[in-house]
Amino acid sequence: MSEEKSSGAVERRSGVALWRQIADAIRQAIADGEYEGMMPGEIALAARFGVNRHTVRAAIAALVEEGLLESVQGRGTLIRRQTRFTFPITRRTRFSEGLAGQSRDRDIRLVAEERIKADPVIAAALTLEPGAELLKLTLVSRADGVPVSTSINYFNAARFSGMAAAVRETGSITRAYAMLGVTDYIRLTTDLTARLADERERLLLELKPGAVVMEARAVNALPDGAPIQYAVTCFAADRVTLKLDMPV
Amino acid sequence: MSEEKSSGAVERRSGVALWRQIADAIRQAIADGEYEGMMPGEIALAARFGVNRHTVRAAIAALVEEGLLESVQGRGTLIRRQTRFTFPITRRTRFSEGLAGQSRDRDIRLVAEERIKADPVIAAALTLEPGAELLKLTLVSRADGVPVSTSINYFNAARFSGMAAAVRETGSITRAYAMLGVTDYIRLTTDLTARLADERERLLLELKPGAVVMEARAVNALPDGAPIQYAVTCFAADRVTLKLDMPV
DNA sequence: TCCATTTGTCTATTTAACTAGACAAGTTCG
DNA sequence: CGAACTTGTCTAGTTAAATAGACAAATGGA
Repeated sequence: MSEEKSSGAVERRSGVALWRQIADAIRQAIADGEYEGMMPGEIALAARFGVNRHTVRAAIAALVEEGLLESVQGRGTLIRRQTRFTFPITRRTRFSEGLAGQSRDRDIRLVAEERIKADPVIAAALTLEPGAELLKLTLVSRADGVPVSTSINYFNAARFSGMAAAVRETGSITRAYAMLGVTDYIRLTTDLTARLADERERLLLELKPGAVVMEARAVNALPDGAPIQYAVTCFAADRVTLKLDMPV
Repeated sequence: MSEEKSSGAVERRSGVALWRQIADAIRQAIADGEYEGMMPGEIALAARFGVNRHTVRAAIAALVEEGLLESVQGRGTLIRRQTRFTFPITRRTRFSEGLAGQSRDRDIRLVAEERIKADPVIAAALTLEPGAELLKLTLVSRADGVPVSTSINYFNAARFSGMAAAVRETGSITRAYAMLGVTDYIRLTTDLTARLADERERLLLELKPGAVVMEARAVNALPDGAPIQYAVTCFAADRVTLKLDMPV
C-alpha cells in the first residue's frame, strides 16, 4: 500500500555506508512483504540501487549474518523469515498474551536486578516521595527465540521486594504479580518515541548498529488507579508493530 | 532517568561512519536534556568517544548544518534548540489541538492530491469494495515552523470529493471535515512502527539521512463507528513523543 | 595585557568503502 | 549434455573516512 517502491534511494557522502543503506532498505522491503521467498539477483539489485554488484553483495552478507537471508551458489538468495509480530497496547497490555497465537513460545528473562533511590520523575509517576527505595529490574522478552523487547522496570521496593525472584520463577510479569497478590493491573499511560538503538540495547536485542528501537514509557496501576510500576520498554522496530486499539 | 550515559559507544567497521554515530549520540543526548546551553569542548568529546578530535568536528559540523548547534571560535559550541513536542493519541486525536499550548502556530499543508483505486488492505479498512475510487491526500504538519509529521490520507472519493479544497482553505483536517458536514469523528485503531526515514520523508520533513521516523497507520470513523479515513502518518522521531493515554 | 582555553585550518598518512572487470563454480531446464 | 542463469572469488584502482600533529585565530578572565 502507498507504493513508494524504495526507488534506489541511496545517498552518498551521508556518513552511512552504501552497503548498510541497502541492507536497511532490503530489510524494510522484506518486512513490508515486498519480496516473497527469493530475492532478485545481485545484478538486478545493483542496477536497482545504482551501485556496484560488490556493494550489494556486502549488504546481502550483512543480512546473511543477521540470519535474515541465505545465499546459495547457482540458485540465488533466499529469504529465511519475515514475520513481524503485532503487539497490542491497551489498558490491559500483557506481553505473553499479546503475542499468543503469533508465536509458539514466549519467554521473559531477568538480566539485571538493582536497588536504587527514586529520581523525581519516577517518584512522581509512582506517587512516592523522591529518594524512596526502588527495585529496578531489567528484562528481555523473546518470541520464538527472537528478542522482541527489553525493558527497565521500577517497583516500590518495600511493596514488591519479591518481584525479582517471582519473575525469574514464573517467566512472566503477570504471573509474578499474581504470586505477590496482585491479581489484576491496568496501564495508565504510555509515552512513545523512536531512535537508533544504543550499545546496551543492541547487545540485549541482538541488533546491528543503525537498528531502530521504539521506546515506550508506561505506568501500570492497580484497578483502582494506584500506580505500582514504571516501565521503559524498547522494542526492536523491525520485529514488531505496536497496535493501539481505541475502545469505542 | 535510567542513566546509561551514552558511554563512548561508537562501533567501527559497522557501516555507519564514526562521525555520524557521534552526531546521532549527541542529538539524542541533547533531546534527553543531558547538556544545557553549551557542549563540552571538542577535545573532551573526542576523549569521551575514543576518537580523534577531527572526527568529533565532523559530527559537530553535521549538527551545525542541521541547525542544532552553533560553534563560536574561542568560546565553544552552543546548543541552539531542543524541545520535543508531545503528541497525544487517543480516541479523539486532532493535530492542532494536540500541540496547542506547546507551540505558537500549527499548520497543515497539502502537498499532493491524487485519485486512485483502493488496494485490498485500505478497502477493507474503509469497508469499501476493492477498486473503489479513493482520494489520496499527502499532508505535512508543522509546529512553530518545524515539520513534525507527514501523512498520506485516503478518503472515499465519492463522499469526500471536496476534501482537498477544504483542507487547503482551512489548514486543518478537523475544520475540513466540518465544512463537509462531519462534525465529529473518532480514531478506531492505530498501528505503530519505526524505521529509518526514506528519501521522500527526509525531503518533506527536512531530515538528514539516518533520521528515524515513527509510522502510525490509523483508521478514523464517524461516532457510530463507520470508517471514513485511512491515514499513514510519519512523525520525525527526534521532534515528537507520542503520548497514549488509556481512556477509561 | 597576558595567558589559558576554545574553535578553525592546514598537511600528511593510513584504513575502510566503493568501483571495475574477469572468471570459477554451482543450479536449473530444455 | 550444454546453454543460461545464479553466487563466489580474485586482482586492481579510486574515493571517502579517520588518525596524527602543528599552528593560527578568537574569546574570556586574571
